[in-house]
Amino acid sequence: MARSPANLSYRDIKQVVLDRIQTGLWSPDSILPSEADLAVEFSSTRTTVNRALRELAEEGYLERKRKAGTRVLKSPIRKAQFSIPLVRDEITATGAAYRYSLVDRKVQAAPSWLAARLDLKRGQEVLYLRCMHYADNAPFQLEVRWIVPDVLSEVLEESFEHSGPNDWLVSRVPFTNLELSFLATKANGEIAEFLDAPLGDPVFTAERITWLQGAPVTYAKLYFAPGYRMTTHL
Amino acid sequence: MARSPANLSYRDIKQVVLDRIQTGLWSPDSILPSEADLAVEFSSTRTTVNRALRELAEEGYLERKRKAGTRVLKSPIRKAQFSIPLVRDEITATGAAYRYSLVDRKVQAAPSWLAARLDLKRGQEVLYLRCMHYADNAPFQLEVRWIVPDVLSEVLEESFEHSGPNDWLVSRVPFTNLELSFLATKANGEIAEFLDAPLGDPVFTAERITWLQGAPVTYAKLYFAPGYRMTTHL
DNA sequence: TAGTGGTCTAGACCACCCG
DNA sequence: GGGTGGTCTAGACCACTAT
Repeated sequence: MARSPANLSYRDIKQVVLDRIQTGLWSPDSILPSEADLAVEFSSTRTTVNRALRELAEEGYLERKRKAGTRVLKSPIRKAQFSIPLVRDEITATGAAYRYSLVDRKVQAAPSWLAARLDLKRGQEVLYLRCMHYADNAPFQLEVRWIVPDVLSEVLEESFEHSGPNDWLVSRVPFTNLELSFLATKANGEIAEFLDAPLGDPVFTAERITWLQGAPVTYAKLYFAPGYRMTTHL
Repeated sequence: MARSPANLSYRDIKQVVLDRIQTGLWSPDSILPSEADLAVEFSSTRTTVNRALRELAEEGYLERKRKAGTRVLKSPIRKAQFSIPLVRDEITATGAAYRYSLVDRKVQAAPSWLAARLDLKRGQEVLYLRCMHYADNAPFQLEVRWIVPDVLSEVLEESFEHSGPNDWLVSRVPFTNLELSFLATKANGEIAEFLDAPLGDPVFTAERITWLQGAPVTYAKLYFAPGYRMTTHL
């Protein structure tokens, strides 16, 4: 049999369903026809309809329950996705030249606040690093990072003179768990100097903690130069 | 035939594959066996293996290309997902009592910066709102919002005395497009007063623009009380 | 051009849970 | 209890692209 041109893919079905939601034909809180019915309407199979509806549910448009059926959500629980790119990529993506510089590097006992935060043993040795990332030679980000060498003893042999710990880590550590926060902090003397920002000015800051199978790997604080915004479209 | 306990679901397969990645058995940049081979190994079908790998790819662990095969990504492009909850939900979720208060409400010609940003006609009338959200009577968020009544003429009849525009909007407008930014701003006099923050202190700020099928619907700026952080786990 | 993933079909059994 | 979604199977054709 010739493939009729009306043969709908799961993408097509997604689009049709989305249109019906967005034009209000299927209004918030209403129940969609069952997969079986839709399969008939679209001359498709339940498997294909299922994939379309499942993805729309993942994207936050629908809620699905056995027996109860598929319901249009009132407020799409749309999820903002931030890709957490490597600084280098973030900079070169804008066409600017990326430059890295190591500021500080030492092995020290974990400060007590860090030990508490990461659940480290008292006196646990950690690698402390400060680095600067520049975009076209303008300050872009100050990175302050502690690395726990427990799982990663090789890290102590890295100088990080010429490339940042981020690059090194991501290609080596398949982290299993991540906590990421965004906040606004006040530029203290050092931060202000490194970022070339007025003292006391607001600085957009990211805090990142990474674990590998339950064991803390690294804690990083990223201070962005004035004017930075983290943006997403969806 | 009895279901053998070794019968693997796509979830099981995901977990096994993830383990092999995280233990380094399949290291970054390496190529996985083909779906067909894996189906044999797991005594499953290609369809099921496909779903497992497809989801791992969506989650940022793998990259898949026809003919090239499935490759383990060096740096998991893990996506941070922020759910953009309604303020009310965010507050009540902590167990605190939510209180809303309308500060300002007027219809005005769109300020020129807003007109430019949203691509409005010159002199286009918009609804301007300022509201406060409190958690246990402590300032939580100052919301400054403009709504374009083009698509939503009913909005002009809403007083927003007792509930915020956010609630009203989400249950009415199936927005098609959203731009969300996070930044750090400096508390000016008004913001400082409303949020009970020291003048000049950093304020974590979200900016949100929403469109409905290409037409701008609303622009909002959300100023959070000092100490706020936006956190995600993955 | 051959191998790999992308997708669809047709059918089946099952788990859940609303009425 | 029965309807709905969740998932698996077995097989097929197709689209892309590395080599």
